[in-house]
Amino acid sequence: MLKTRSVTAKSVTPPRRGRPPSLSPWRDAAARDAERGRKRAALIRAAAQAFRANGFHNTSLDDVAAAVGVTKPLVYHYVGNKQQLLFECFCTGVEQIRAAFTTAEHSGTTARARLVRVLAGYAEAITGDFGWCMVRAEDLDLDAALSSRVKQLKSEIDQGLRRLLRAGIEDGSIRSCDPKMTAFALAGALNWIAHWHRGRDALTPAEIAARFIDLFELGLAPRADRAARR
Amino acid sequence: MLKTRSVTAKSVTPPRRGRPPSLSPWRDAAARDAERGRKRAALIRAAAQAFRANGFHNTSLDDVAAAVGVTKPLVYHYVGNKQQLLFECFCTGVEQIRAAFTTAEHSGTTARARLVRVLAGYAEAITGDFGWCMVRAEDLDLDAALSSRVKQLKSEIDQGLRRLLRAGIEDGSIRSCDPKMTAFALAGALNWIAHWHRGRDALTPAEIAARFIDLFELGLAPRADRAARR
DNA sequence: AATCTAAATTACTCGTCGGTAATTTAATCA
DNA sequence: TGATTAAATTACCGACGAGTAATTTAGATT
Repeated sequence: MLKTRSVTAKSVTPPRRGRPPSLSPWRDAAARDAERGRKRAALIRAAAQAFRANGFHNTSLDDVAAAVGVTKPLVYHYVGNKQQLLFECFCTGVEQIRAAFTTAEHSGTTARARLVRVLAGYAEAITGDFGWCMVRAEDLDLDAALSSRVKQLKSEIDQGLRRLLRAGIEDGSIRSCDPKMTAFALAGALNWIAHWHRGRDALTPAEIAARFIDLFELGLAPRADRAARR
Repeated sequence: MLKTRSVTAKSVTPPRRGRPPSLSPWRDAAARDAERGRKRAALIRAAAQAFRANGFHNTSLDDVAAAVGVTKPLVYHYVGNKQQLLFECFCTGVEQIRAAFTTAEHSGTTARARLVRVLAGYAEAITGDFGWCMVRAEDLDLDAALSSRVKQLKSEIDQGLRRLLRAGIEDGSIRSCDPKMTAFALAGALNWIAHWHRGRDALTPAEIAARFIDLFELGLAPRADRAARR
């Protein structure tokens, strides 16, 4: 176990052997900080993987620590407690989705085109390491403070979707619909990916996103039907 | 607590006071069995509500027992253990969805119309007491035997959706699409309702279903666009 | 009335796991 | 080199909760 530990720690921390011993104390401190950040990130990622594999409550902090070859108290040294750990996983996932929003919003086409881009990025994020935590992080498992922050972050994403839908209705690229329910349906379909997608699936995230987008854009009804109905 | 218990127990068990003491021993035995079934069902429903309110792992069996005004060992008397309890909740929910399938399948219209009916029933089931358990019952929280039964039941529902989709493509009522991914998207959107729907929402389950179905049938793209694209 | 069975309770065990205090090892700095 | 701080460990506590054994209450059977 001890051996495993040191090995894993090294793999996380490349030795950077050939460098001058201390170029400047400042740069050294910065490097140490970065190192710390990297270890922390590795811990959070390992937690996310364990949570997805076994569920939050079936994963002990000993498990998480062991996954990176370390002991439990160190987890507390890098992250406050188990709730915090889950919260960090959640945030990391959310960050990816927010990134999808910001990149998509600056691609100045129609609102529907922007929405499609967001959905693709969303799907990509969900299939990543933090997708499961993002979807399943329950207010129920967090105390009041963290729970409300989670709710707020979720709400921001929801509002982002609704805003795009409204914009699309405005600019004519999206058919008139109830933005709230539509956003729920979109988010639900995408979030659900976290439940069934496992590592090596037949389709890549991009392919999955493409099928979903096809459904959401064109619907199930064939053309003829659609014309006849409205 | 004791007082609460007997009161609640009575409310579950109407006294049926004015009946002849023992019409036939057989009928009596049957009545007792029915009684037992009713109590068991009440326990399972209470568990489902508690699980939805606080999550499976944050709900102790003492909580569940207290919710019906009873003590923990009685839970073991009616249901094997905690896993079994979750499993029963799951099954009760699944049963509602299967019912939606069977009633819809015998309404001999187009496959798309049948699918729409299934989706409506599905939504109704999800918003019910057992919706949350059905969606969140994790293989992770169940041992091998129950886990595989859960997977099988889920798979049956999935296959049912795919079959309807294929039938619709066949009879021309549904546009050509990937049945697997489409079924995942539909199920995901519907399952997700369990995450945000809380008791008194603005919309009734039927209304929610209607909006979802509208989206799934017609898609987001306006007519003009659609014609231009294909 | 006596007996037998089911329903329900009290009081307990025992494992697990989140969290912490005390200590050691390694790195940084003056 | 000696002192200071961060990184990491060992060894522990306390609580909670699933599950059980032993016991009591009540209902049905004869």
